[in-house]
Amino acid sequence: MAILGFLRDFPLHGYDLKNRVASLAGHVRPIADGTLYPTIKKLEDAQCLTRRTAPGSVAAPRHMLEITQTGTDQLRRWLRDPEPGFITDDNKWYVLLAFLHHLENPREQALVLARRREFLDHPAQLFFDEQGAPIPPERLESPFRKGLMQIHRSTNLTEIDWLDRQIGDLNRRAGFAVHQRDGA
Amino acid sequence: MAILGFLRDFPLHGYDLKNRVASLAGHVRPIADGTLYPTIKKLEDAQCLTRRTAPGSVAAPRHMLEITQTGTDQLRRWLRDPEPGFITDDNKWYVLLAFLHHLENPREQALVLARRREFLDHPAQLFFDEQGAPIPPERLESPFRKGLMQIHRSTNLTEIDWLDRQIGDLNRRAGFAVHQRDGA
DNA sequence: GTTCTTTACCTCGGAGTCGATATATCTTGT
DNA sequence: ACAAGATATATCGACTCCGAGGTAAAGAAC
Repeated sequence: MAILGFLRDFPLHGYDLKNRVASLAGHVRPIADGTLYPTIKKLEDAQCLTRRTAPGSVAAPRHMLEITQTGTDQLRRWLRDPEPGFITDDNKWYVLLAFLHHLENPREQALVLARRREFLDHPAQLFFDEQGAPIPPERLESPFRKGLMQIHRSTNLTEIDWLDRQIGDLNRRAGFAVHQRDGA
Repeated sequence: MAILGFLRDFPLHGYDLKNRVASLAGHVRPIADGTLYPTIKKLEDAQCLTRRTAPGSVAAPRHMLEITQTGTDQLRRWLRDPEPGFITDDNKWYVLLAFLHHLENPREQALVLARRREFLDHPAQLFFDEQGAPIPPERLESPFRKGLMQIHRSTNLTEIDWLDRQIGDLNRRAGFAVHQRDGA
């Protein structure tokens, strides 16, 4: 998703792509050559991107990669109907968010944000005692577990706040677009 | 790490372990049977845990798992000197934090928190233009990317705040312990 | 009485990722 | 002239993890 997402902005070669993906998801976990290049080939075989050899501006020749219509469609499908992990796994969610603007319909964007919003509403119960009963933060003996739950709660509220504002904006824009189309 | 960490609290059987790991890391990504049971076997082979068959309280018989001294040592090694990913990947970091109290020396605990603190100090530069120059949040056209960076910044500050307080506490405790040992 | 669901454990194949390794090009320093 | 280092692409074996499937036991539903 990150490869197609970046290429949708403008054409890039593999090495550049590697650095950009590493900066985005990768300040978390850099992407390995052995992952990147086979994935590019896979996307090429699936006609999601085309390759043009160009002289390297600094050194060895580059393969400039460009996204195709097929690739754009694939990207939009991934964004419009993301797998569960992209909603629940923070790392994956942030990658999705970085490319959500490529899904051009505000209503569709709002729907994706709403899925995340709904997930964040379930406050995660992280720790249980021997009997399987949940332990509230104030009963936790470990200060690290206490902090973990505090941070988790605080960051969730921050994101929920942003999500609500954003969903509101998008729905207003979608509603306005409908009014215009209706001639209202 | 999560398996040994939970067993260090009290003995558990596989199924229970599965649910606890799923609640902790897994509200993010539940753990599959095909991952859990081979891993338990691997830890058993490495003498990190022992197994006792007990009648199931509800249905099929359980294998009660108990951590050994070898397992405790292994857990502490992982906690004391975590691989880079455990510092930089939020998911992994939260798992580590959930078991850091098993590392009993406050000075060692503080050192681990300091590694995370240092990582959070580098503000991640996420997006770049065609020329490779970093794009500041206010220049981003996508509201999602803007929000992404805002949330990222805000949650980092929350965690840094907690880390600083915690590291201070731990160092005071470590210092106090030294004074006591010195008879001061 | 038979099926369904939940609990509980286990294995195998496939997909994905990494780390090591190899190759080639161009610039810079010595 | 030569080596070193950054740029740039690619492959291969090893490892991890998941998902699908299978086994089994107990209680609940019909």
